[in-house]
Amino acid sequence: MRIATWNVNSIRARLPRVIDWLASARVDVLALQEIKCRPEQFPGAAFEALGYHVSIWGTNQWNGVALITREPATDVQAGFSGAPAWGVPPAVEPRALGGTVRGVRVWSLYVPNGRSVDDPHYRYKLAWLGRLAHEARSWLAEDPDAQIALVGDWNVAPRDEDVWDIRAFAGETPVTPAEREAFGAFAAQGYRDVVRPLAPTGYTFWDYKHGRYPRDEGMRIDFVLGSPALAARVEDAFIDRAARSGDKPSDHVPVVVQLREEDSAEQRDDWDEDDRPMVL
DNA sequence: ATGGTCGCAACGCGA
Repeated sequence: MRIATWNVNSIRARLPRVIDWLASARVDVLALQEIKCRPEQFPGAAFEALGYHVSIWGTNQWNGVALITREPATDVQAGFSGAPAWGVPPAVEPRALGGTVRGVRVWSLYVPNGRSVDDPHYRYKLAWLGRLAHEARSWLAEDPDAQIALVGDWNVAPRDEDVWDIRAFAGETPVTPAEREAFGAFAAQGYRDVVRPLAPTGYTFWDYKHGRYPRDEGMRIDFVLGSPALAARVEDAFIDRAARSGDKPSDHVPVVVQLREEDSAEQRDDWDEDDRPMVL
């Protein structure tokens, strides 16, 4: 089973690239962020033509999230209980969409952008992460064997090496100790970054401004956090940095995780060494 | 190259 996350910065502006990518990546679940459209504007037919099902959350042009799934997702839920109700305009809840596919609960997350530490959005971001962590803890308390993937744009760079020059970010988002502590709370509960061990270097975002991408001045802020039972199934991970090149790219690239099949009788041989790189 | 980010119900604002 293959799960991917991608902040596409407008699904309508990105549709040809996303469809091309999906046709070659053979993912079972693609979590999208920043679809920048209302549900009725989402170009669902293009995905359905590839055999995918679409679940969407979006209430305005910003920050919408979606789940594109090979099989219909069950228990689709927008947001989590306890999400802060006091969003700072134009911050809009819930920026989270959960669905279950083949026994795996996947949450497509767009963690609020904190802007700067003296901005109300910063406090809001920390509160939002805190509520999500609280909720995620309860999911594992209820079922320690639950297979849960928390995927998306976390807007946090957990380590100094996750930005191109830590000196340029002194005292700023997304590298403040409070943000890193909020992100680290998930690991403390057992949700692990399942990509870094298999893709130890590389960014997931390069700002459009200032020619950041040609100079590889990026940030690693898109993550897949897996519950213990999910992490135990991870056999490979891939950051598709090539998606940042070419015509009309998003400023983020897809992050992909491959899970072992639970029943070896159902092993599919779609992840041979010959397959790498998995996205052509 | 007299410009140098991109997206959006948009000529300002969010990322």
